[in-house]
Amino acid sequence: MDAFYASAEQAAKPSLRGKAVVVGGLGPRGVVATASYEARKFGVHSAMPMGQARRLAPNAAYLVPRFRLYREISEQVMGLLRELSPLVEPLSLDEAFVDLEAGETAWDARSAEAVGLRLRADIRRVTGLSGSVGLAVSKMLAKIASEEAKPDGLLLIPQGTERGLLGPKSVRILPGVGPATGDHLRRAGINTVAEIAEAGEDELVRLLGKAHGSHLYAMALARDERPVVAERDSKSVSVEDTYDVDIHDRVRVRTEVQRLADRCVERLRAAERSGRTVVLKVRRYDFSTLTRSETLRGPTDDPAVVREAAARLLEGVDTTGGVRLLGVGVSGLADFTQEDLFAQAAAAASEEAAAEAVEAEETGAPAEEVAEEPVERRWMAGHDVRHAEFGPGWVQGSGLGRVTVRFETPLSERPGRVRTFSVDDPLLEPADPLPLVEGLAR
DNA sequence: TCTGGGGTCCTACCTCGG
DNA sequence: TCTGCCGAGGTAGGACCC
Repeated sequence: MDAFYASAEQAAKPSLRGKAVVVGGLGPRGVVATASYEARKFGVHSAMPMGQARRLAPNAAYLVPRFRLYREISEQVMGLLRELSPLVEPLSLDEAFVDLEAGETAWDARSAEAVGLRLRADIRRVTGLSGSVGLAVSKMLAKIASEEAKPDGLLLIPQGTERGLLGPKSVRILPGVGPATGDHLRRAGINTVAEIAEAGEDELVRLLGKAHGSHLYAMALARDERPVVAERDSKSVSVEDTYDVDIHDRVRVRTEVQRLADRCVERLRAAERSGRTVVLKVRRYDFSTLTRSETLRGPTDDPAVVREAAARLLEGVDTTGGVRLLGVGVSGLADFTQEDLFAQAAAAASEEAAAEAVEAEETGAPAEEVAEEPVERRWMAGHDVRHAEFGPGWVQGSGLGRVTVRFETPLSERPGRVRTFSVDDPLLEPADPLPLVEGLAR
């Protein structure tokens, strides 16, 4: 999908179509998740600090991500892909590999191109959004083709032309070559894919290590035999929070770690998994990041066990000077728990914890908000609302006790009117996202 | 300018047991 | 009994991806 989050927001909000839209964290330490192509013209791109984006594109619309909406659209698109083949490998919400041969929907370049064209039309019909298609004989090449096809295009790399096409391009075009590897190669005088091939496998392994070196050399020769894998079990579950202001108080740090451990276990349980290794992540005031981990005797999904392990790990970490980020994760995932293997000794305790998790889930609020009294309703930029008198709209901004709403829906033909309310206006309520396309209920 | 969140994979180093 | 080798598993950190 092209500039996925930003495109979804433009489809949902007619007044933003054709405008610069930036989706990401809006706090003082937020970064850009996705920028619309209009915003990219100003130099805004993913992973850029929000402050910098605002300086480059002060008139853009800045919105927080709405993952529920994106997940729904993603499911629609993945459904279309599964009609083409049983072998669909999602990479993220907006990207997937499809083995067309396995689905017997394409057998040569011509049939593949026809499938690609039809798919793009179907995606537009069902979601109202544009997607790009890359067609090639391997995953690596298909990915490169789809990147080159963006936005709103289709590119087929004919068999036999791969090396000629890749050769003159920058090493950065190869998946797995980021800033660090790119720099490393540049210092060794290697700037293009052809130069990787010329350098030879031994030199690549010497520069980058066995696995990375061999893999990169193979890719430079356009060799990639990796199959499309439909079902892939996740290997870890983690949650982390970056704080607007560094935390110095050790007691508060402990509390936050406990909170994160609970949230992590909630996610673990929702996935019906358990885990054996608990990982604590701490990013300090100077951005130095360290992790500490502890492997238990068996997998667990008991919040108390994960909380205690995380607390033990924290005791070994110096947080004087302040922390900007804390995280808790669990890896070594399994489908059963250590507790299952023994008698029901801890049954009462874990049932209680499960009840708590369900309660938190039912309120739809993060754990931290469950425990506290509601103070003031928060209106997040970009979120859908409904006003008893004016109908459906979305939050354009809020602050100083006021919230500004634009009243329009995905199907509005013209940008809607803007009105401002008090943040505690009883006629204003949060609302679910509306369908982006007419007649297609989600 | 000042750097998110949720993942995966790889490497280096250490310890332990055979 | 001591020493070295080797593999497995644990731990920490780094790079990368979307």
